[in-house]
Amino acid sequence: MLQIQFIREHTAEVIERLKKRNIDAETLINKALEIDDMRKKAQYDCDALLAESNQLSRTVGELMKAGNKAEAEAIRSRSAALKEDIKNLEEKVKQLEAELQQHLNQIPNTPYHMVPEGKGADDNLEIRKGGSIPSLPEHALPHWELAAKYNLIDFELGVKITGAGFPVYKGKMARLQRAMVNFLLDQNTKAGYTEYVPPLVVNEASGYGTGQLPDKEGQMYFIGEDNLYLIPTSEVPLTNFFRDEILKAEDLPIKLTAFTPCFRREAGSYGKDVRGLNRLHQFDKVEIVQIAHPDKSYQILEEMVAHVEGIIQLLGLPYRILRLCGGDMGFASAMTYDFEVYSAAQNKWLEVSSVSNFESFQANRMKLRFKEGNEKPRLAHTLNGSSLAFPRILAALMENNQSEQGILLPAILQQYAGFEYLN
RNA sequence: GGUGAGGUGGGUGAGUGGCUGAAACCAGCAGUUUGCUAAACUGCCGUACGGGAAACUGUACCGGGGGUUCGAAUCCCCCCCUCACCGCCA
Repeated sequence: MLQIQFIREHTAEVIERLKKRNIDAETLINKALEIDDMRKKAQYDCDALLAESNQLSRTVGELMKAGNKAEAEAIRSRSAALKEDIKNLEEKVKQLEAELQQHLNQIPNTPYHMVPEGKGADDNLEIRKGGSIPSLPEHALPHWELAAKYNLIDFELGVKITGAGFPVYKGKMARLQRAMVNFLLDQNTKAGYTEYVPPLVVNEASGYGTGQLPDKEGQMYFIGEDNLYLIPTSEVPLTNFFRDEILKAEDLPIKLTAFTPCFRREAGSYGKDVRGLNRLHQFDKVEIVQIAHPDKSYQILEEMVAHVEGIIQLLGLPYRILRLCGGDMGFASAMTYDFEVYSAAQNKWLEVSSVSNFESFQANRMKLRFKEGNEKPRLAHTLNGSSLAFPRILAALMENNQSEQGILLPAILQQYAGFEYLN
């Protein structure tokens, strides 16, 4: 959520930045300011009445103590008469505050100046490419056929016990994933991230803090009985560690990493996009999160991108890095880089990581602040990225590295897995 | 799930109707003293939303919501959470 105070002080800039999202920013922002003006007016009136009431009450106390009962009675009834007006005004203030909040919840984050203009995925800006796309033989198989051929993944079994989008990994594939967890967490720990094992379900306040709630309820599995949500990414618990906290400036940046399964309902997905491992309801992911000083967050974003890139290079996969355009960015992000790896048998790029700077958008929702010496608390910046999401990495590895003997693992994963080929 | 105790500022912890936005101590900040370190002393030190050029000032907040009262951290009701013991259980 954007800060109303910031909107008020930088109206033109906010509108200009929001235009990249191809929305009617002017109307949205002016409406917010309009509601806020009414809110301020109502609060001012309300405060004045409350001040008067407080003053009268104090007088009553003094008169009572002095034994001047008659006068105390008179003032008491005057004070009582104020009550109705106060109640009405308080209600009005509350209502306007709620209205403002609701309106602000609809305004997405302001894109950073480096974010390219554009409407959709075709307008994303390719920053760089790496690795080389293998030329596969004629009979090369897509990963779901390789999975069947080598008995690595049982999609039907998942359907039987749960439903579509919940694959069962078997044998060497299961062991490979265990190896991936260790490999990825080791990489992150080496880069200074502290490892955590967070809860896989979160409460409503956490869902709101990182921006999944309200409006995106439909994306998360919800346990109604206990009012809890299955996490769609460990970004949610990790970032919410710091909800309602005031950190010390010298403690920044805070760097965290975690491996967790992720749960997504993916309502509305269909067709070849969901084939095999391309899109699942449950998948594993290692995440990195940073809580940063506002002056450093963009430098940190680049560092995170370089870190993820290094990991993909270790895996030897052909990749490209895209800077998302305004029309393709998530609601809460100010700038996002997507990493895609090329899956050579499907002939398509698969998104395996998304690294974003949310600036103070999430921090404002969760009141995540920091303090520098005796200065007033300021909102921190939050960033996160996948390093990495497993299924599409596996899909690309399988397709790109297929051979007569089976699927050859990259050297680094051989060390962790203890075998050379998936076969 | 049952019973009991409790939730106060960064921390510990006083406070049972007006003199309390909140004692005291610790931590933190600024200064004095000091050869250095340490110690001592003095002052400052919650958050949010308003008004004001500023000095300053209004209001709200003692887990959350509602109520009683001229007046609530303090009394009443509901909810949430924590702790202890019991029960159940990987």
